[in-house]
Amino acid sequence: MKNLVLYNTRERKKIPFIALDPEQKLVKMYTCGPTVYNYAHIGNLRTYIFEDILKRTLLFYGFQVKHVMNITDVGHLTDDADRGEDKMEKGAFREGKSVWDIAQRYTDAFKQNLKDLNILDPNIWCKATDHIAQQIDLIQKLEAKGLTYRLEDGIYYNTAQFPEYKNFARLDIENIKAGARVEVVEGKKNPTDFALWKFSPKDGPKRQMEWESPWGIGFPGWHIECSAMSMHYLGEQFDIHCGGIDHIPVHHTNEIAQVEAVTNKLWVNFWLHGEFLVVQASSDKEGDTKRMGKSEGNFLTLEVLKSKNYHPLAYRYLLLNAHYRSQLIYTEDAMQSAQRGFVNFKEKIIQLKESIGKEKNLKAGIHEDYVSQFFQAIGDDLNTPQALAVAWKILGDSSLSPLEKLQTLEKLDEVLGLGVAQMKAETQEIPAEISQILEERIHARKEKDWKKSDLLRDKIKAMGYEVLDGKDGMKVKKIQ
RNA sequence: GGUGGCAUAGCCAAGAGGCCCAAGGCGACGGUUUGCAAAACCGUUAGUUCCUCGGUUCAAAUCCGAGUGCCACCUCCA
Repeated sequence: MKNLVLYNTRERKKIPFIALDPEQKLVKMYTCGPTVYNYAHIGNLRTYIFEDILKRTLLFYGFQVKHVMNITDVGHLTDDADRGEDKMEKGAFREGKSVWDIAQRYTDAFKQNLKDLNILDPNIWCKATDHIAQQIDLIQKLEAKGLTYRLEDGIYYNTAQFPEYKNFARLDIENIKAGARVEVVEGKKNPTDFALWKFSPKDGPKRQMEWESPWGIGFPGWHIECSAMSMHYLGEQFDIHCGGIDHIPVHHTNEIAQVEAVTNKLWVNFWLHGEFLVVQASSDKEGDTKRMGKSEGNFLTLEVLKSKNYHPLAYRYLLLNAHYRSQLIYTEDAMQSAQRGFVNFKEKIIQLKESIGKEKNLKAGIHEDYVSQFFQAIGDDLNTPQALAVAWKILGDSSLSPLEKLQTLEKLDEVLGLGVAQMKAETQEIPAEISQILEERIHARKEKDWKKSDLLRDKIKAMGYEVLDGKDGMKVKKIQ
């Protein structure tokens, strides 16, 4: 089988993937999950789809995957300088609900998104609030090593004590000092130091989420949960850790500092990061794009896409058409062309299924040559655009029987996740009025009254249905 | 200011030294079909060409240098 090569952020190059497990069977993978204080936007979802492709590829290669994803339901502050408001508490205030309700609501919404996008569920979901003990335990270990110090508002990690701190993100520590764009918390010893445990504020409203700790009542800092939970479920060393590209310089850097300073060994073998979805900032200026974000005012959710009649899997299809390490410019045009592409793909699959139903004794079997082409594409750092191209080539290859095509495509769909096996002609209710007009039209056509026939066709179209005249009569289809 | 990245057809987007006079999708155009359409099917669609200029090489979209434009991260956000 073709080697699986993945781009490892740790080394900044493509490296053949080898599982840590000596048996080469089990791959342990941790993916940073959402903070559930609002809906995920489609840019967030891009990362989860990339991770899903990665996981499905590993499965395709015959690995078993133990996949852990966290739900951050506590305690992130609104800026990186360990100041500002708590997003969860803020969201709760905004909606007049408890933080726990907010967390539940957006967790449910997130899981629905994953379902809509055919993203495989992780083996383990873990909530930050269910693992406070593990987080406190890890902070204590850091404390025992002399890596922490106390400030008025919390316990901080002294990054100067961990010389490898800058390595992962290739940070220029000197210039971070000079840059100082972040307002520094009073008393922090180094600009890169970060909070491990925050104390509940003495004044102001009581926090809804707070816990006892050896240092006082408060809540965990926002990097500690991933370190603590991933170790809890996957051990001190595991194979893969993923997230968005923005996690490299702060979040993942801090996670590494928290773990490797304690264990003194390499924590994660492969780090993979997904690039951003960016959106056109203004229609008249070419190349003027912005990341999608809550504060950019370009917040698009999957629900919005659905309300515009886009199929969630058409969004998946759009993403498959670009490599996960390139920025993808999201435009309405691109989304529409993805929708058409996906619908066309689906129609062709349905056609295949129909002809299989009609014809007997078709040649069966998975076409290994195409599968190997597919492996070559997907095994080269998840080249989904090329992998999709292979799928289209199969559809256009007249030397294959419909059954061979379908069986081969179903195999490839284990990775693509477009739902080939489930695709079927929508059995749609035709409204009675339309059936009536249809009857009229059949009559008109028998009498070769083309004028009337065309008129009725237009009428049906105006009602949102398309008339398809075929050899075996008339069909109508809802216009998508 | 620091760091990382991108520039390929009308649009989206692969390709990372010879398989490239450059994949695939969308669109457009032509044809078959049709009473006419639609749908379907077939075909065409980068015309020394891969932002510009220079270099390396027998050979460059692919490597190197310079320039131009753009994006992201370093600030809550994948």
